[in-house]
Amino acid sequence: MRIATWNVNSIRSRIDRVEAWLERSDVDVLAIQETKATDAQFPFDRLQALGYEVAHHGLNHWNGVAIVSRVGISDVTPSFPDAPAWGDPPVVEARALTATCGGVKVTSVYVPNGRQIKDPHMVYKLEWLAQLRRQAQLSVDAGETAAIMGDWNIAPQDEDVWSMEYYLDKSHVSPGERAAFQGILDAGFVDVVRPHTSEPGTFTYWDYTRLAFQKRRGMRIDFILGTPAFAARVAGAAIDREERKGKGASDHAPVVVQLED
DNA sequence: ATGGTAGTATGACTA
Repeated sequence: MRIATWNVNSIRSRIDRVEAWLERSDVDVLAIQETKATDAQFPFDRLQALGYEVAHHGLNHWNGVAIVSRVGISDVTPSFPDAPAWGDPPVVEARALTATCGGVKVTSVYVPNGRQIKDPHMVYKLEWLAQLRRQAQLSVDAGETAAIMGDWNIAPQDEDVWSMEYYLDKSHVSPGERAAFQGILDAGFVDVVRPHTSEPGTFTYWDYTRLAFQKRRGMRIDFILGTPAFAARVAGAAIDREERKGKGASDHAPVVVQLED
C-alpha cells in the first residue's frame, strides 16, 4: 500500500495536477491539505472517476483537509477533541480529518502557520499542537496502526531550512514550535520519511517568491508521523520534488510512503 | 529594497 500527503494550495486550481499525479504515483491513500473549498466547491466527481473515495472537511475558502482512498474509507471524523478555535467569533477551523483506510487510521493535518514568533496565531498554533499531542498519545497507547500526516508548518531541525540565518527570529524554527513537534514524537510517533530522505537540502516546500525553488531555498515542513505499529510496516519513502516544477505547481511537494502488506 | 508570487469570498488578506 502506498500512502501520501500533499498540501495542494487549492483543490480547485490544482485538480488537473492532482488527477495526473494520482494516476502516475499509484498511491492508494492521499491526505490533502489546503483544499480552500467548501464541500459544495470540492471536485468529488473528478477523484471518484479515478476510483477513489473521498472524505473532505472544508468550511470556507481557508484551510480545508481531505483524504482520498481506493482501499476503503470509514470512521470519517472531522477535527479532533479539544481542538482550539480561532477568529472572531472563535471557530474550530477545518485543519484536521481522520479516517480509516485499508486498516490504517489516517489523519490529515494542516497545522496553524503561527505567522510570527510574537503573534496570537503562534499561541493558537502551540495550543493546537498540544491538543493534537493528547490524541497522539491515546493512539499510541491503544496500539493503533495510525499516521498523522500533513503540513506541520515546523522545520524541526536546522538542516530542514535552506538557511538558519534567514529564518532566525522567524516562525517555523523557534524552540517553542520545535518543542511542540517533539511532543508528538515523545508521544511515540515516528518520522517514517526522514530515514529514507536524509540527503542534505531535502525539502518539501519552496516559497513561490524570489525563485526559491530554482535556488533550492526550501523547508522540510511536511511530515508523515506514524505509530510504532505503522512505522514497522514502512518499506520506503520519497519526496516528489518533480511535482514542484513547472507552471501551476503547488508550493509543496507530495510526500509518499510505501507500506508492506 | 516589507520587495517577490499565488491563492481566495480579490483593491485585502493568507501563506
